[in-house]
Formats: sequence, C-alpha cells, structure tokens
Amino acid sequence: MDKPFRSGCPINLTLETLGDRWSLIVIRDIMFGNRRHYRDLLNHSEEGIASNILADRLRKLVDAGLLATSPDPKHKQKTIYSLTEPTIRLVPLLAEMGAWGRRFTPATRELSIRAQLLEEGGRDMWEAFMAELRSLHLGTEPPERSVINELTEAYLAAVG
Amino acid sequence: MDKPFRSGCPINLTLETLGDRWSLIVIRDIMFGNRRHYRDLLNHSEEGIASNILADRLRKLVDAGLLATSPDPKHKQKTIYSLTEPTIRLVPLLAEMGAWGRRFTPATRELSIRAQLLEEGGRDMWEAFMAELRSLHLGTEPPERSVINELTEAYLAAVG
DNA sequence: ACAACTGCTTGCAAATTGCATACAGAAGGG
DNA sequence: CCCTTCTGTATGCAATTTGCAAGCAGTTGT
Repeated sequence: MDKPFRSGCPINLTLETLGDRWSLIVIRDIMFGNRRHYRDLLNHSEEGIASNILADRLRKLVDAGLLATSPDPKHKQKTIYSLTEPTIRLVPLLAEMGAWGRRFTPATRELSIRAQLLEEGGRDMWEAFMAELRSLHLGTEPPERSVINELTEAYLAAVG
Repeated sequence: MDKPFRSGCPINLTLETLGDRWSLIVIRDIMFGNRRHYRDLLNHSEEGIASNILADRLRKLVDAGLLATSPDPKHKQKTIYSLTEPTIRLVPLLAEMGAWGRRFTPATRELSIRAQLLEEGGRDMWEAFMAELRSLHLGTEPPERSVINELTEAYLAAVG
C-alpha cells in the first residue's frame, strides 16, 4: 500500500520524507521548544498550523519512526511526543537551514539569534545538543552542558 | 501581491523558500549534474519531473534570485540556467541532507557514494566545491581542485 | 524540405491544504 | 457531583497544488 519512492537518491529520499512545509516545523518545535503535547504544538505555533494538518503530520512522522508516542502518566488523555534517534540526528540539517535562512531570507533578528549561536558553536555544540536531546527524549544520562539553556538565554537577552 | 511569510524564523523561511518536493531536486541536478538547460533537466531527471512543474519551479527560483538565466550563444532558443551565490551556499545543506538520507532512508548504495564522499570530505571539501561552482556559474577563476571530478570518479568506480 | 529539438503552455482530474466547526472522554474547581 | 475547560482528533467544504498528456511556434541539423 506504500507508494514507491521516486528514486534511491539520499537527497531525494530526505526530501520525500521531510520536504513539505510542516514536518520540519513540528520537529523544530519539539526539538527547540520542547513542546511535547498536541495542544502545546497547536497553540504555541509561531506559524499557525491547522489542527488537521498537525494531526496528519504527527501520525505520518510516528509511522515513519521519526517520532515516538507515550502516554502521559499525569493525564490519561495526553500523549507525549518524543524525538527518536533519526530525528535527533537532524540537528546538523536544521542548523544549516538556520544558517542559510539567516543570510539569504528576511529572517527577523530576534528569531535568528539562536540560529547564529548554533552556527558559530559548530559541530561540538551540535553534538552537545544531540546528547542533551537524547537525555530529554530517549532517557539517557543528562549531559553537563545544556545547549538549550544557552540558546534560550541568548534569545531572552536579545529580546528583553 | 506577494503573500506574507508565516513567521520570521530562519528555519521556517528556508522551508517556505525551498521546502517543497521539487525545488531542491532541480537545484541538485544543476549543481551536481551540471544540467544547464530546460530539456536537460526534464529528460535526465531521475525522479521524472513533469514539464509544467519544472517550468513553474524554474520561474519561481529565478524570481527569488536563486537561479539566473542567460541566453545560449550557440542556440537562439536555449536558456542557460545558473546557480547564484545563495544557491551555491546551499552546499552544506545538501551535504547534510545526503548524509542524513544515507543513514536513515532506503537510499541505494550507488547513489549514496557521492553523499558519503561529500560527508567525509567535510567543510574543506564543501568550500572547494563551492569555489568550483562559482567558477562554473559565476565566471570566477577556476580552482585547482575539482570536487565534481572526484565525486564523478567515485560514482563511476562504484557503478562500473 | 523535413524531422527532431527548443522552452514552455494548456486542459483537466486527482490529491493536498487550509479553515471552521464538532466531538467524546477526562480533569479540575465549586 | 456539576459544569466548564481541556484532551487529541475528525469532518465538511472550498481553494490551491500536483501530475499527466498533449500541443505549439520557432530553430536547428541533415
């Protein structure tokens, strides 16, 4: 029932998997904003995603193994959405997207702060970030460095 | 008449600019395959792009300053499509997409060879590649190193 | 002279998107 | 326990986008 891929090119397959206007937005919000619930993603969406689109993308991403769900012990109706290893390894891709967008699109200064920090931090920072995400989403040991804190503080310093 | 952006986030803006299923395919073919004409892009497309979609994407990319056109002195009907500096700077993004796709999608081995080489080559190789693209598309001095040759030879060695 | 090729358009059906609304079960405050 | 709010979705429906086949006027090579 699954439609065949257009080609076996890795760039094409990445595009077929994530190349629409919403999937990476959802992943970005889970990753950088630590939004773990449906309503959280829906209401705090900077871009205003529609509820049916969000539901559709979450289901597709879970089906593809790019997100995982678990019941929330504190609320029987809530589903916790977590990143998986493949999605955590999107950090370099998202960092490059931020770096490119910062230079070649009319991105606002406040929203570019984190992209700039992540770009200047380089591979070392990306690895630290991925380690932190593994601890948050996969339950591994928490690392010493918190890249999320660094990014958040830089953003707040620039805004406030 | 231009529709407003959903947000000023650099990741979102990159997605709004390039986040559809064909734009980056076209750029990839121009960049790695050195396809400079419409028919060239249409007929040798690994993924089988439709003619109207290709025409639409080329126009949009030119309008956005991501591609440039020039008349072909050898053929009055031909238009030469060239990368511009913003598109050349997509090399790191495409390299990361190839690296991710190679690991987490069912990419074929032959088509992954170049992605692997580009990933292992790292920033130095990407910079050399961008210098080469500037010479091919912007008319700057040709560099000593030809990354395109390296990639092509590796691909041919793996296939033949 | 004529077939093949140039970039690109045009109809039209099918799929996707966006928006508003609805909903059944669960939680929280009185 | 009652009632409002919150949970993650689903459902119509209109608008946009996609995909496919065919066509087209001018240009080139034989």
